[in-house]
Amino acid sequence: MKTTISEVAKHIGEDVTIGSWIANKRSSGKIAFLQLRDGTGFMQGIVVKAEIGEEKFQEAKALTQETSLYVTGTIVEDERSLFGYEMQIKDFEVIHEAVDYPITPKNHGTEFLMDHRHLWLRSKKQHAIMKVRNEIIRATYEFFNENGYVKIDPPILTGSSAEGTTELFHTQYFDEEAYLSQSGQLYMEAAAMAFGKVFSFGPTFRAEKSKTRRHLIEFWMIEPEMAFMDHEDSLNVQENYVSHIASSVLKNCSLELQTLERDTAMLEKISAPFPRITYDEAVDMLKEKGFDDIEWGEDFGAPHETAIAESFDKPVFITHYPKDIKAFYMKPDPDRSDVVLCADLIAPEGYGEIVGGSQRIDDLKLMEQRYDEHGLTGEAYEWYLQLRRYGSVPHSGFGLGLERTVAWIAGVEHVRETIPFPRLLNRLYP
RNA sequence: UCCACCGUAGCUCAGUGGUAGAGCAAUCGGCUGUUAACCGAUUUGUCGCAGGUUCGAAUCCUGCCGGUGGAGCCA
Repeated sequence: MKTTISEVAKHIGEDVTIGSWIANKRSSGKIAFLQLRDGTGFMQGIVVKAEIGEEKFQEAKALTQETSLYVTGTIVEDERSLFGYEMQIKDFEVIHEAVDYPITPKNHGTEFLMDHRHLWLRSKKQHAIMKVRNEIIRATYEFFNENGYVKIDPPILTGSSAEGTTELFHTQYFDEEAYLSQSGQLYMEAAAMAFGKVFSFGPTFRAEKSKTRRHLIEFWMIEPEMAFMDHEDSLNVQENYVSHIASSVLKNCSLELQTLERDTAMLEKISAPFPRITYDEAVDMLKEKGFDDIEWGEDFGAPHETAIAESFDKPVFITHYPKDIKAFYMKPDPDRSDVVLCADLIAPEGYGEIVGGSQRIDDLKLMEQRYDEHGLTGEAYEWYLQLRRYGSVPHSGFGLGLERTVAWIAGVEHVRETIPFPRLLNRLYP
C-alpha cells in the first residue's frame, strides 16, 4: 500500500510503497543507504545486496541525487536514526533519473542558492523553515478564529498610501495611477466598524532600497483591528497571540526545530505577559548603556532596538513614542499630547521589531487636523474620514510581520530564507 | 542613495609581479551500518568585463558590471 514518510509510524513491520526522491546516498560493497524525502519528511532506506540481488543492488548504487522513484519495503524502528524509523527496501522503481543536480551536499554561497531557490526549497533546512512558517500561519488562523475575529481581505491595488513616508510600487490601473498595498490597515479599520474584530493576512509591498537581513520588498503581514478596544486591550491581544504562536510551534514542530538547531529554551520563555517600557524609559536605558547618539524625539535604529531587547529574555513592548515620528492616525495620549498610544514589539536575540500597533484617532476634528498637517487631500482619503463621521468608536490594531516572526521563532539569520520565493532589492528570479 | 568587503574549475576557496592550485561534486574502482560516510585513480579554467603600467598581470592602477553585509526607512 502507498503511504508517506509522515505516516510510517503507523506501519511498523508492514510492507509499504512511498513516492520519493533521493536526497543523498551512501554505499559500500554490500549495503547502500538511500536518504529519501517525499515532501512530508526525510527517512533512510537500506538496500542490502544479499536480499535484493546483484542487479538491483548495482542499480541502487547508481541512483543519482534527486532522482524520483517509488520505493517498496518494510518499515522498521531503528534508534540509530534521528527520525526513528527506516525502510528495509525490497524493490524500487525509478520514475525519472535526475542528471547533474546543481545543489550538492557540500557548502554553497547565498547567491548560488538563491539562483536555485526553486530547488533549494527541497533541502532539509529550508523544508523545516517552511514547515515552521506554515505552523505560524495555522496558529494565527486558530487564534483569531477562537477569539471571535472575522478574516477580511483588504485590496492589494490601492489609490492612496497608508503612510506617505515609504516608497510605493506604482502601477497603472487603466487610466489611473495605482499603488501596490503597503498596509491593509486603513481598510481594516473600515472592516472593524462593520464586523467588530477582524484580521487580515496578505502580501504587502515596499519599494524601499533596503538591504538588510530584516527587509524584503514583498512580505506578508497579519493585521488585526478591534473596535471598542483601547491601547492596553490591544497589547493584551498581541502578547497572547505571539505566545500562542510560540507554543504552537514548540508543540507541533519539534523535529523541525531540532533540524534547525533552535535553542527551544528561548522559545519556552515566550509567554504572556511581556515586559512594557515607555519610549522615555527606553531613551534613558540607552543612555545608561552608553549610546550618546540618541536624543528624545528621535526614532530608534536597529542597534538601539537590539540593545533594549538584550535587557529582556522575552519580547518587549516599547510604548508611547513621540507623536512626530509616528503615523498620522495614531491617537495622542490624553495625559500627554506629545506622545501617542502606540507600541512596537521588539523580539529578543536581535531580531528587531516584529509588531507595530496603536490606538487610532477616533475624533473627527482631530483627524481633520492631521489631514491638514499631512496634506492628505482629495477623494482618495475621504472614505477613511467618514469612519469618524458615522458612529466613530475607540479602536486599536496592529501589524505583525510574518517573515521576521518566522526568522525569530526558527532561529534563522536572514528573512530571505523564511519566504518561499523572496523578492529582494536585486532579485526577481526565480 | 551612502559606507565596507568580495568576484579564480559545476560548488566552496587558496594564490598579492615570474609554468593556474586544493577540497568537494562528476566518472571509474574498493569497502556490510553509513550519517556533509570513507579510501585510491581520472577529468575540470574567458582568474567578472574593458582599458592602462610592466620584459612579464589572477596579482598593481583606472573605469564599469555583479554580489554580500550594514546605514537610512520600516514589519
